[in-house]
Amino acid sequence: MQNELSPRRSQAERTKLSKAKIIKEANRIFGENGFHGTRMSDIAREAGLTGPGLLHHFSCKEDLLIAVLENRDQTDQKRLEELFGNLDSNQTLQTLQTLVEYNQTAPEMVRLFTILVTESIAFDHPGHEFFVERYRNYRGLYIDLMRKYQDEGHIRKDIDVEHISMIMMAMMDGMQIQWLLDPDQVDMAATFKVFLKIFSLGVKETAS
Amino acid sequence: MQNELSPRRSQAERTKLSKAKIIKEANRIFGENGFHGTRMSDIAREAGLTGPGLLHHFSCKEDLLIAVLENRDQTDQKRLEELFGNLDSNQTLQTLQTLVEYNQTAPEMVRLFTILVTESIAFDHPGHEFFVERYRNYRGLYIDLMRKYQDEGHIRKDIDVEHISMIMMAMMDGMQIQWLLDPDQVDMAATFKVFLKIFSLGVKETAS
DNA sequence: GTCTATAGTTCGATAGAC
DNA sequence: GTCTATCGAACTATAGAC
Repeated sequence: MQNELSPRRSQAERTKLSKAKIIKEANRIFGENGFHGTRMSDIAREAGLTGPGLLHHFSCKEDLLIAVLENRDQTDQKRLEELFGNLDSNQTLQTLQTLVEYNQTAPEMVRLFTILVTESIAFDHPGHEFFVERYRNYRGLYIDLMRKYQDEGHIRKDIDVEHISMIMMAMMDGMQIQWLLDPDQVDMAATFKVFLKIFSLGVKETAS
Repeated sequence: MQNELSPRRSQAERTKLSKAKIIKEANRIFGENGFHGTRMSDIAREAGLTGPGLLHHFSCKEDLLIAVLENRDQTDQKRLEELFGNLDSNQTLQTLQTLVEYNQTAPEMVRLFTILVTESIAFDHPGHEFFVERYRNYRGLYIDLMRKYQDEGHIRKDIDVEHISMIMMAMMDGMQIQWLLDPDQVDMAATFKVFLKIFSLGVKETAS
C-alpha cells in the first residue's frame, strides 16, 4: 500500500518529471547558444544527468530541439489565448501593449525564439519548417486581429491589414533583437506605446 | 623583365586576391549557417584551397569572422554614404525607401547580418562586441537623421526621435527575418511604403 | 603560398552493466 | 532510468615538405 507520507511515483511519472526538467534546461541553453552552438552534454549536466541519460528520453539532438520548440509554442498559445481569447471584451490595440510588456519580463523566452528563428533560415536547419509554418500562422492570426480592430474603428481604414500586420510583427521582432543585445539601451514597452499612438492616429488616441 | 601579355602578379598582389576570394566565400557561408554552423573546410573548398591553405591567411576561425564583419561593414558604410552623404539634397524619408528596395535585391548581404546578429547575442560569441557597438552607432545615426527629417517637417513633431528611430530600425530588421524565411510571402518594399505613409501622416503624403 | 599528413579535441550516439 | 565506457565522426589547428 502507498503511504501518504512517502509518496512514491510511478515510472511514468518519473519519466515525465525528467523530461520536463530536460526541456526546461534545453529551453534555456538552446536559447543562449542556438542549436549549433549547444552541446548535448551541457543540457544533460544542467538537467542533472549524463549524456546517455538524456538520450534515453530524446533519441537525438534534433528531436530534443523540436520538443523544445513545440513545448514553447504550446505555452505561448495558452498565454495568447488568455490575452486575445475573449476578443469581444478586448477590442483595442492596448492588448498588444500588454503582450510587449509581458515579453520584457521574460528575456529567456524571447531569446529562444529570436536566436532560433534566424538560425533556422537555413533550409537544412532542423527548425526550418517549424518556423516557416509558425510565421505563416501568426501572419494569419495578426491579419484577422488587425481587420477586427480596423472594422471597430481603432485603426485608420485606408491601410491594408496585411501591411499593418507585417509592420506590427516586424517591429516587435526587431525591437527584441536590440533589446537582447543591449538591454539597457532599449525600452520595448515605451517604444511600443509610441508606435500605437502613431498607428491609431487619425482615429483616436490610445490610453497613455 | 615583365611581359605585358603575361601579367605576373607580385606575392603581395596574389595574397590580396586570395584573401578577397576567401572573404567573399566566407561572407556567403557564414551568412547561410552562422558562425557555429560553419566549417572552415567548407569555406576553404569554396575559395579553391584546403583548410591549412586558408589558415595561412587568417590564423583562426574567429579572426576570419571578424574580417568578414568588418569588410561587410565597410561596404555598407560606403553605400550609406552615397545614399545619405549629401543630406541637403536628400531630405525626405523616400531615401529610406531606396535603402529597403536595395536590400531586397541583396538577400546574401541581409542574411549575413540577420543570422550573425542574433547568434552574437551570446556574451561569448566572437561577434558580440562588434554588433553591440554597431547598433549603438546606428541608433545614433538614425536619431540624427530622424531629427533632421522632423525639423524639416517630414515627420510629425509630437513624437520623440529616439522612438521613431528605434521603430524604423526594428521594423526593417523584423521584415528581413520573415523575408529571408519565406521570401514569397513578404514584400519588404511595398510594406515599407505603407509604413512611411503612416509615419508622415498629419504632415504630408510621401510620393507613391 | 599552398599542400599532405596528422595531432589534439570535441561531440553525438551506442553498448551493455546495474 | 541512469550509469560507465567507448566508438566513430567531425572539426580546428599545427608540422613540415614543396
